[in-house]
Amino acid sequence: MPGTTEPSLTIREAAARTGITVHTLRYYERIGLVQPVARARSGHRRYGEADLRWLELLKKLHATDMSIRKMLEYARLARRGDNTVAARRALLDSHRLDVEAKLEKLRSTHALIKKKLALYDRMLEQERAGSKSA
Amino acid sequence: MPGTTEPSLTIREAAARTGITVHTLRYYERIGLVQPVARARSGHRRYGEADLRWLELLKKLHATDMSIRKMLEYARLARRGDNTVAARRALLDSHRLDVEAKLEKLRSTHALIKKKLALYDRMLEQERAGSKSA
DNA sequence: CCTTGACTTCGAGCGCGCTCGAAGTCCTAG
DNA sequence: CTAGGACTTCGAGCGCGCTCGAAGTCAAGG
Repeated sequence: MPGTTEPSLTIREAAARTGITVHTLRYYERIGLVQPVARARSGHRRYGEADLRWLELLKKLHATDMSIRKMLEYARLARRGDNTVAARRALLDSHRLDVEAKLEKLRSTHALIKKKLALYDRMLEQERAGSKSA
Repeated sequence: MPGTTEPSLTIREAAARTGITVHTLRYYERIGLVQPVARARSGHRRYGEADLRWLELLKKLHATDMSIRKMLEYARLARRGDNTVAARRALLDSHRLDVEAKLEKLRSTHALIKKKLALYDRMLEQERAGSKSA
């Protein structure tokens, strides 16, 4: 298999490469977000390329503020294979709507903050003017 | 005092007007986000106009995703009076930076999701093409 | 053989922002 | 006088997403 390697990275190394802590890597496996990782004879985890790719995907989904619950659903579909592509697309699309709603809210939030800041600036300006004339 | 009324609203009424639950109103008072509200002789809370205005402000800050911790700080400054305007402005401005960072992250997130969706669409297109030729 | 240290599992704890339940008080209506 | 209902306090619980600690196992080095 070209482009594939035996699972060989320790959990520390996988953590270093993905930027996910070892605690969180175990946690993700525990809750089923990651399929059981290969083990050395010692019982220690060994991460391979496929694991890293999956973790990178999770990182991206997580970076989009997708909840663990949704990621679990996504993982479940991904494991069930290619005939779930439409379902995965639907999941992602519903997530897109969530993100767009958040964006909209955050934008109005931002406008509100800027308005309030301008208000403060006017108050401070008046203070300065007051102290000058006093 | 024009524009001012005796505190007269029950906690239920205050909740109805602000859209904050009675549980949360008591919680906010408990943690010091709201100053102790006036009481009827029965010991029941009575909310006045000033309370409602403060709650509306809190709602706005909260709507901007400001943490309770920061809102507490803000409340502390507000209670200390007008010579804290600059400090409040600074607090709000630091919050603005937080919000802008979130916005930026969410925007790139959104772009990422759209890219992934497009990828799924191409996969589904191929699937359709495959089944047509099969 | 013994120590070191990286790993293992399991369950508990944490920080946030509520949310709820129990038990008690007070007012009003019948 | 009694029942109902709206309120009170206090402390516990919850859902999320980790984060940590304890106790045990295993491989390598001195």
